Amino acid sequence: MPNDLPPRQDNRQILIDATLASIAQIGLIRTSVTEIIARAGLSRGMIHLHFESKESLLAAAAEHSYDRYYISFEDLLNHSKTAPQFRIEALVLCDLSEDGLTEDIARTNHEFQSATRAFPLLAPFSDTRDARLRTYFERAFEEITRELEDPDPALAARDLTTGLVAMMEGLWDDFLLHPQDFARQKAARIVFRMLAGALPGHFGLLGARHRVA
Amino acid sequence: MPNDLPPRQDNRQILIDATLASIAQIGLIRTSVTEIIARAGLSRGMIHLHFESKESLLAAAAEHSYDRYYISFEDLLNHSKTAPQFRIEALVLCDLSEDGLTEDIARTNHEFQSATRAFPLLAPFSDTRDARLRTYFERAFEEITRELEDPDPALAARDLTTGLVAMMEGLWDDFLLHPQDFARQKAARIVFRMLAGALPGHFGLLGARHRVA
Amino acid sequence: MPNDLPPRQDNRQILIDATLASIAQIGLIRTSVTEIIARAGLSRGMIHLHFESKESLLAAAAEHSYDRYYISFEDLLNHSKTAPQFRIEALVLCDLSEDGLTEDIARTNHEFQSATRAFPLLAPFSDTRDARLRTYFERAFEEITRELEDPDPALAARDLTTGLVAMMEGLWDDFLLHPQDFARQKAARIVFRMLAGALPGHFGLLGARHRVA
Amino acid sequence: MPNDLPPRQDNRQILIDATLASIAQIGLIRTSVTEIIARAGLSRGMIHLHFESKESLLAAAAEHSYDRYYISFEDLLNHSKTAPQFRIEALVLCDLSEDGLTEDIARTNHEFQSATRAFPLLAPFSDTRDARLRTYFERAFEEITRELEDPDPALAARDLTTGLVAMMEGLWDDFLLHPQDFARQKAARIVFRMLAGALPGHFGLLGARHRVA
DNA sequence: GATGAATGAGTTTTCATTCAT
DNA sequence: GATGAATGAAAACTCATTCAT
Repeated sequence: MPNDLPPRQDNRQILIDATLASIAQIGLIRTSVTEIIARAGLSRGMIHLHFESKESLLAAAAEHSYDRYYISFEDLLNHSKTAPQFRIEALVLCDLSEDGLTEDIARTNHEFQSATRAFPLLAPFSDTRDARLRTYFERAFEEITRELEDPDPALAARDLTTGLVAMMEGLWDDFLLHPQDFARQKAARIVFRMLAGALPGHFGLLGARHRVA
Repeated sequence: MPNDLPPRQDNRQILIDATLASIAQIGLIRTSVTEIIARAGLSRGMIHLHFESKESLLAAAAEHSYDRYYISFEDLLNHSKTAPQFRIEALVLCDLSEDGLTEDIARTNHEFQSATRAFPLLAPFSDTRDARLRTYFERAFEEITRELEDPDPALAARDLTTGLVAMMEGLWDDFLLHPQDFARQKAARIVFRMLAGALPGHFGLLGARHRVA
Repeated sequence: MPNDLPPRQDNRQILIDATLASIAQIGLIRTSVTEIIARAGLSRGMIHLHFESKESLLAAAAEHSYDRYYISFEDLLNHSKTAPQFRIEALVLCDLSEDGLTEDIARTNHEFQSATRAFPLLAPFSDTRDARLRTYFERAFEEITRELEDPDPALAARDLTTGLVAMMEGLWDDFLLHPQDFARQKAARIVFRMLAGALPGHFGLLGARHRVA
Repeated sequence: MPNDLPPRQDNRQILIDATLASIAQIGLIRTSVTEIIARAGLSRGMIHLHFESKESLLAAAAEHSYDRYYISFEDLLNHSKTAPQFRIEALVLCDLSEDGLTEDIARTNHEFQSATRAFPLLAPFSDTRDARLRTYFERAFEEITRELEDPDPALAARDLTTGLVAMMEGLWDDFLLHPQDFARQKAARIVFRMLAGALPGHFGLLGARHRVA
């Protein structure tokens, strides 16, 4: 029994993808229902069939966007049981790589963040990126600060995390303002320069250092 | 003969202020002409009397917002002919102080940045903060790197600037996400920790170091 | 199974009719979107659902107006394979008849003509009436001028056409200025008087002459 | 005692001229108060200082427009005490000359005519051109029809006048639709062809005939 | 589940007119 | 007489949402 029609539930995803594409390309302000259905090639009523409202579609899109972003290095983190400085290095490089940092992802991320005021439903997702990154980094940093016998290893780890996440965030903003001029290698070098200053035993100017046993 | 009427020319500024307040409080998406005139207590036609269009008013508001922001440390920079590390320190502290970093300023700044796609007239102001900060920092850093006889002082200064500006930008984003939790002192400490790592002769964990002659 | 709902697709036509009625009665200048939907008994958004803009609705109305006008004598011309002077006579009489020349049609026509400056989309329809009338008349006249062995039958036919069309146009203007005083029979008599002077073998004071074989 | 200020009453005329220019160039619909004062180089309040309202300014402009038009051949008619066919000939030629029929005059005339519905104050001027032309022509025609011992010279004169005025009006419309293609000589030829048919003793194909005593 | 015509509140903008100076 | 900032009603248009099919 052949089925020529597309699987019904897929339309939900098509709408989400169209929404993300529109936000990335023309901005959230200009992303109207009309714009979304035009991109999705679906009917007008579709949105309110699969979602309670446009805002709820936006929330679903935000959720999908963050999920999509994390899938890339979820694997990376689960599988690398290596030394903390290498996990940090991997994460930084991934977050600045051509897969991790695309104009679409950065733009969408930024748009969702400023739309939180206007669309309360988006709030739960507004600092997701932040929160997860923090957790990953903080654990790794604490391993290092404990090892270094820092007087307050938890505090030191938190500060290092805040600084690193802030810098990553700022580099993304920089990338958005000047996508053409942005050099991924240079960005990574700048991050490592900072880490090398703070944790010279674990980071050098070009990345994580191999610790001698 | 007293004059009870409000000074007419000021209405332009009242509109700009109302616009900035609205953007800061309810976001640019919800900032309609109706909202602006309600806040300003002025008539509908006023906007198109003083500005070509709503977008043009937004542009004027963006310009005013950036100007207002810079006035605070323009003075600071003009008067401090001290050592570069102190100028950097002053700027960092100012940018994180209660005057330099308010929720209104940070929010407005962020909103204008993401609205550039939808409102082309805003483009000229989108990276103004960035550009001016960069210039100030870069000059100071280069004084230091030259003094340190860095093999490529200009490159080093540029990298340090990019890193510092990115971190400041990221800290602002952090502040916006959690205004309640944000600790200005802690933020400054984190910045100085990074600078101390990169330029240990000029910065300590708590700020700029006095150089011994 | 009765259907009490109005046929939906017809709303497009209802809007066009309401537009034409409004133009005829209160003039194009006063024909606002609000006026049109009030006459049509439809909702505001309707206009931009069926037409790109108000101007585009005006263009559709202009097109419909001209089409409607021509339908009346399209038949007449297709079926009358008679002598050219009778075809001319029929057209003139039709154009001045109570069906061909109504206050609505004449008024609408006139309004559309002067609105061409303000609404470029109307341009394609501004001289349609003219052009079609010319073609019909010119062919008939040329049959006559050839038969009369005029030295330049094409030129003579063109001049006669220009004169006749101008006079018909002028009589319509006259009708619009003084609809009460306008006498259709008198108008026809005046036209035939002119034709009788120019082509005495084919026209008399009261219309086309039967040519003796 | 020198006076550097322009004579006050002139501003009234400047406004009228600016209004006529605007109507001719961009059409009455687009002729706003803002447009008029921009062209006049005068202040906004000026209009309501010299005129009761915009509509009243339009009426004054209409009046001036017709007056201006008639001044050209008022002289012509007062001074030519020649035979009626020459007076008619002169009037026709004048009405189609480069001075009598300009794009500005024809356009303005046409605009005022269709604006009568929207602006009642314009009504008194809407058929002025018509009425004056009729009077001039009718007198001349009646001299001819009396001389020809027409059974009803007044009726014949009236019909000839209606036909001629209609044709002139239609030719103006033609001119407006295709200003580039319009040939004044050809237009005159067409008129005379009609007159020659109706009054062969007084008009030839190229104009009025000299009557032999 | 799917469609898209229909709705009307809401948007930005234009406009003739007013009036304090 | 002259100015032009100010007004607010009304203009054209956009939009998320509804609902009969």
